[in-house]
This record gives sequence, C-alpha cells and structure tokens, in this order.
Amino acid sequence: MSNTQYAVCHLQRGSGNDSGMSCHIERKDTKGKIYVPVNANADRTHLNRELVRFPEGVSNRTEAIQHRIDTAGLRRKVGKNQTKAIRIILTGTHEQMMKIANDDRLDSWIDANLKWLKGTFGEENLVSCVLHMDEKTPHLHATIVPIVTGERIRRKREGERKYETKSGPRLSADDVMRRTKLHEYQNSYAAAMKPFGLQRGIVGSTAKHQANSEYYRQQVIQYEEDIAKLQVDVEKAQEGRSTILAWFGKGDLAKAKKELADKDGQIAELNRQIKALQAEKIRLREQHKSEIRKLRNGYQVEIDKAIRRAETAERQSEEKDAVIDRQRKLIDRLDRMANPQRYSLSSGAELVRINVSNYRNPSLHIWTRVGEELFEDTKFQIDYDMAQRHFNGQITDEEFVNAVFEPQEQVSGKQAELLGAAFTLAAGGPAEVHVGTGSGGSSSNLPWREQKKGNRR
DNA sequence: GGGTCTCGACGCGAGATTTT
DNA sequence: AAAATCTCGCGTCGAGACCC
Repeated sequence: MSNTQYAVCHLQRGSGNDSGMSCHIERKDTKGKIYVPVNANADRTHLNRELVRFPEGVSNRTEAIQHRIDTAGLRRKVGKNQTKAIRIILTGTHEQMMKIANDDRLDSWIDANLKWLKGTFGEENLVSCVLHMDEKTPHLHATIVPIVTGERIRRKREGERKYETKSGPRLSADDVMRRTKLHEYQNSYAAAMKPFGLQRGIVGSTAKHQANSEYYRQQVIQYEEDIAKLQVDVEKAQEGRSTILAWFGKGDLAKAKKELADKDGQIAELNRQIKALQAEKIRLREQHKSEIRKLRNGYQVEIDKAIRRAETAERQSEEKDAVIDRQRKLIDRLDRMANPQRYSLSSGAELVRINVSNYRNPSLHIWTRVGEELFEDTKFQIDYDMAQRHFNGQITDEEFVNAVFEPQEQVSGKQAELLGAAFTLAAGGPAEVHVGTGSGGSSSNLPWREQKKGNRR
C-alpha cells in the first residue's frame, strides 16, 4: 500500500466571462446573494478566504477578469469565442492536505502557491485566488487571465506577413495551455510543493479534482505497480528453475529436486501475494463502486485501464503456473526415462496407488495389480525419515514402497504366480524379482503408468 | 465598405508509441 | 501483428484587423 501524496494542479478554460464559476468560488449567486453548493459545508464557509486584493472599483472575480483584459493594453479586440480566463485548482492528496492544515502549515502552503502562480503566469494575470475550506479537501481556486507577450507559436509556419500588425500583449489561452507548458507547470508546481510532502502525479493523468477518487485512483495504480513487481520476481524465480533443470541434466538429481521444491515454494508465495493484491483491489473497487458510477470523466477510463492491466497480470500469472506445471511433468517424464528403477516395484507388480494416512505417525497402505489380480496391504509405524523423504519428493512412490515392503509382501500368491508365468513367457526363464539396473523394461512400463494416471500424487 | 489578412479555437489525421 | 491511444502539426472556421 502506498503513502505517496500527490500535488494536484488542474487547469481549465473558463467559458465566456466564467461568471458561473465565479458564483461557485465566491459562494454567491449572480445577484450577490450568499449561496453554498450542496457538496460544501455551510458551517465552514466562513473559513474560506479571498487571497488576492481586487483593484480599485472592482468588487468580484468576474469584474476582476474584465478589468485585467481592459487594462492589459491588448492590441486586438477580444473575440466572442475567446477564452477570457483560466481556472486553476490547486490542492493535494486529502490525507496530506489535512495534515498540512492540522500542522498549522496552511498559511505557508498558501504563500508557496501564490508565489508559484505569480511566478508562472505573471502577477498581473492572477486576478483572483480563493481558499476553500468548506469542501472535503482544502484547496485553492485561482483565476488567470491568459495574457502573453511572446510571438504566436504558429507565426513561423504562416510565413511572410502581408499586413503590418501591432505588436504587444495578446490574450491567448492556447498559448498558456500548450502541451509543453502544461508539462512545465506540473513539474514546477511539484517542485514548489515538495517542502509540503506533495509530489508530482502520473504524467499524462486526466485526473480531476476529487480527493476521494484521487485516492482511489492512486491505490489502483499502486496495486498495479506492486503486482508488476511481483511478476518480475516470479520471472526471476522461473529463471532459477531453469538453472535447476540444467543441474538435472548434469545428473545432480537430489540437489535439483531439493532446489526445485524451494523454488516452487517461492513461486507459490509470490503468486499468493499477487492473489492477495488482486483481492484487495477488488475489495477497493466494490467499496468505491457507487462513487465510480458517478464519475463520467477521465478518471473512469484510467481506473478501468488499471483494472484491465491488473487482470492481465493475473492471466499472465496463470499462464506461468501452467508453464511450471508443464516443467514439473517434463522433469517427471525425464526422470522416469533416466531412472526406470525408481518407478517399478521390486516384486515386478504394478503399483496402483498408495496412501499415507499421516506423515507424523506414518503408516503406508498400498494397492498393487498384476494382470487382473488386485492386492492391497498396510504397514503401520513405518520409518519416519523414509516417510519424510517421500513427503519432500526425494523418493518416488515405488522407492517408498520398496523400502517399506519386501518384494513378497507387495503381492498376493496369485499375483506372484502370474508374475512368474509372465516372465517365463517373455524371457524364457524364471521371474526376476528385482530390477535394479534400469537396463530393461522401460517401454513395457509405460502403459502401466498411463493407467495409473490420476491415482497417484 | 469590401476584400483580404491575422488571430485564436478547435478538430482532424498521419505517424509514433503503447497495449492487446 | 493488429488495435488502441497519444502527439503534434496542420487546416478550417468565425471573428476582428488592416488596407485600398
């Protein structure tokens, strides 16, 4: 879980003279009557503060915008469709903003914000700045009149001028809100907010001003990052597995088996952590479902994206599990081919299945078959260490049974007879009870193994 | 006064980049 | 590899400015 606290700086073009927003910011309707929106707490409205002094003869934000336009010395009449003001909302993650307020640092936070606004957009262009304390998170509403002095960005591509135009300040929201400039604002604002424990948000974020959703969004992104990190760990563990497989190739089987078991443990633990994160993410999503439903903006897209990515990560994790499973089967198959003696009973019978009731106080129950003849037997109080070796995968079922049961104990009388007859037919001599070298019989073993599938660990 | 130019806003689309 | 998304430059539009 993340403790990252983000600085929030959101710019938006105002439409017309932006008087609608003036009402919201100043908590007054168009006739100057006090009005508090539903999401604000009227008991706290008195804590709101106007931070920029209006010029002489100017009494509100709308007039302040017009005053700046009138006195800027613009060389061109302002068009009907031009943006006259840019609204800027400045805040941070709810938790950190509350901490700043509770630590009595709100005034210095405000000073730093005013300094940044004036330095970035020009003191004259900052016509209004209001602190809101009556909504969930303390925040500032700043108003900028986008008056710039530089040359138009597209001037160059338009080529030679045919008319002489006056030079001087221009009103251009396009210029102020150019992509490169927005980038610069985010960077410099984050730098200015660093002393307050706030950092830059995700580049490219479309996040809007809504503390709860901001928190939720960050959580989802954090889960996604954590899951991605775990995925990398799983991959590393996988690489380790390859090394182990190489040991196996060199014949160091016991070492390979042991290491393999460790790696499987690691991978299982990582997968468990991934699953836990997925579950936490889903829980969070449920918790915020009703809130999310209300959001029909860029947030929704971003959250969905994060969730999609997380789900993909989960899918990939499952695919990796399948790879591990396939590798395990491959090891098993190779081991059977390289060491057939590890997979046959000393009696020559087929081991149908075994059952160990309890590895702490172990007993071994076996089922064997020769042709159609079935047999079962149980031994109690068997050797603890041997049972543990079986439990750890160091010995096969057959090796375990051979260690516990003598050859004659593995079969019934009838089975023994059949075994004798079968060996006589196949090899022209009496039955060889124990096959210790692994030099033969491997191909005839295969159909048995097929039959045993599903009955064994 | 009318034709043409300039300006800012907006949207399109080709190419680049990222995701599936 | 294909689809989706992002970037960035450019064209167009409406409105104001300039010039004859």
